[in-house]
Amino acid sequence: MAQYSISEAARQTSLSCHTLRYYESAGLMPGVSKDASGRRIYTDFDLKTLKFIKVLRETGMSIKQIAEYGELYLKGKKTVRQRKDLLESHRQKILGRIKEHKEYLKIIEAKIAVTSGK
Amino acid sequence: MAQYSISEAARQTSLSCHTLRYYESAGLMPGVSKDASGRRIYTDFDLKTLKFIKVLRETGMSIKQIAEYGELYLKGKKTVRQRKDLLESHRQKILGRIKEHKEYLKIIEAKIAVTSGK
DNA sequence: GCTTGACCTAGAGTTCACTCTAACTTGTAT
DNA sequence: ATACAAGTTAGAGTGAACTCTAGGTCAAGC
Repeated sequence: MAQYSISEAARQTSLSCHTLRYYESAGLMPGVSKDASGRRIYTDFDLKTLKFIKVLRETGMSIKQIAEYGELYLKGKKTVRQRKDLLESHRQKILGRIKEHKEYLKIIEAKIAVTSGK
Repeated sequence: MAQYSISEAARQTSLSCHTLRYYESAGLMPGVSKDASGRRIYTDFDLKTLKFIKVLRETGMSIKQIAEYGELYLKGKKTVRQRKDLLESHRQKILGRIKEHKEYLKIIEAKIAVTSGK
């Protein structure tokens, strides 16, 4: 199983080293291991997790909520239902936001039309 | 032409009085007039403007950019082109964001599917 | 004439999500 | 041995967009 330094993980996720440490301190990445001299070691699984965290962030989930999701994950199988519900409700939010944005688009397009016409 | 107090304007736009004053101080609403004793008077046009500002905000345009748009507006007809371009580029951003969000949705839906299966 | 409520300004405080700094340690190259 | 690059921590700083506070004004009702 491949291992990556923090800067390599940063490169592969397009996050900064600062942000990776911040995410860890905020409880988003509870399971990152360290080598003998205290340096972080990222696994392929960690990178996948980070990429998923990025998706959640870019769709507007807060750090706090992602941390809650992480905690549920650590509690194991018995939280599967809760995690699924959490993702499902986030999915609904995204769907709602897409719908909203399509409506806003129409308003902006109408304004563009009026503006051109002037 | 109807006139509205700040609290009435707040009610109609679902913004707070604080936010209305803040928007004004940030240069988003350069033309709000005041009565003899210094109180703000909002016109129907002002309310329309505020509602459009809300659309821009909720689609992620920054306060700074909206202020720029407002300044262009104050400069009159000669800035029509610039304003149209600004809105058009914002439109492109929204379209991009909708597209992105649809991709993220797929990733989240895949995760939901895996989570259920466990 | 005095209280009440809605308004005013200037400026301080809050929250979020980073982002950076300072001071220190460690492993590798010369 | 020594310099250097890359890592570590704790904690401070940043920028955006509000949100609130303090202290004051003003018109209307009792």
